[in-house]
Amino acid sequence: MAETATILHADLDAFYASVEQLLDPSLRGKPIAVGGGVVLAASYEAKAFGVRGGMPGRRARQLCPQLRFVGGHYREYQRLGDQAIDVVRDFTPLIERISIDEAFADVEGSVHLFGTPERMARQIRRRVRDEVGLPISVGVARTKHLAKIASQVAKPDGLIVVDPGAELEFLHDLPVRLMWGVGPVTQDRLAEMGVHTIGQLADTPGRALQRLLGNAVGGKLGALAWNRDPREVETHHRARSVSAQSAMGRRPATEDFIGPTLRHLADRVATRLRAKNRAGRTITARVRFTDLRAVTRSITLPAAISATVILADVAKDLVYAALADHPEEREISLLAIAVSHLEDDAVLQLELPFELDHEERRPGTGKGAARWVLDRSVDEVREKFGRESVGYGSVELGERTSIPDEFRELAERPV
DNA sequence: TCTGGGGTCCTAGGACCC
DNA sequence: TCTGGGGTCCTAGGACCC
Repeated sequence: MAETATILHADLDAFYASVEQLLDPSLRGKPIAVGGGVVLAASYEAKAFGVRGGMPGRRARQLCPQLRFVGGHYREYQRLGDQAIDVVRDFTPLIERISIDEAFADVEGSVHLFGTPERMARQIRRRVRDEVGLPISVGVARTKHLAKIASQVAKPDGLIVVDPGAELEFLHDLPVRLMWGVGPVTQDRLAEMGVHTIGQLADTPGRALQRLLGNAVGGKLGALAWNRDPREVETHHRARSVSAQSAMGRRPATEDFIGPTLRHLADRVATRLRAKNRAGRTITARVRFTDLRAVTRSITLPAAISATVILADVAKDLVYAALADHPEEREISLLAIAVSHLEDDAVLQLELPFELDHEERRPGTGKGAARWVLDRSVDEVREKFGRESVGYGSVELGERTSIPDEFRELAERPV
């Protein structure tokens, strides 16, 4: 057992809320929430009242009447998140960033430079506090999964090092919910078996877990419970899909609303694809009804696309197919478009061998190619004059999009 | 109690091929 | 004539992550 605890998981605490408290000192020590209709992040003072991320704003106000809703400094979130992760990067280039506010690091090769992983973790925490101004928790362990659990347990503003010899002891009494991959549903299923802690999980036969949870989840949990999960930090991986969605409260399922919304969503997705010379073969549209049930329709095309109008057209067909299967639904609450089966080199589109336009069937000469060329010129104009200079659906929608683009970009992962 | 947005992975059934 | 097995791809839904 030569393996040592050299994987770090660094996770900024209550990130958006902490940034707001950093920018406005009068908010420090007070219960605040970032968001509006839904809580995107809650300060620890708010969490003490039971306020949680993802919670409807109304519910949060009930739990904590003095709760203050703040936010809007999206650019600062990005900047400060980057700055904090860059501190970690000073200790190793082996960084796997999972989101704006957390990252794994493999510091095995840095020990001779900076000392023990624990020492590095302490320095990271101090420097992020001093140089960025934000609290960050760090877990150190032999594997990614363990390090992640350790950082969760360390919160808020803490550090936990799990020595390889103390892993089982550390995990034994922790709730299964702390494990990556165990959400509310799996937690309930395990509870029905009388399994509440990771220790109890480790005592459960792997076969029973797989029967109850399926091969993937059951096998994974078994592997983790016995400490056999992988430790590789992946420094770069490519996106497997690109998507955009728009929640709309309650809207009639009519063309005057669906058409512009889909063009707007297709524009966002296709622009991101083209920016990285990528295109996708599988188009998925999602429609959510007012009772929050959602249906999806997808199609896999013979060739990859990244042209905005084609994507919008395909998505529209899919949305209407979904609506046709649910004629009783007169209103919708969300539309989404996703593109997957991504391929490189969208230039191939110029020789697009198929056509979605019924009037054009000859290879490579149809509107598909023409539209792609048009899109590229739109992209260029936007690069020079800003995104608002040329619009698809957003103009028609009259800027009714509730979430600012700056916020959307925080959630986007590199294509 | 009715809630955003961007993602990943898994499962199950059916079509199709050999 | 209605019978086996295996592999791959597609589609729809779902759980989960931040």
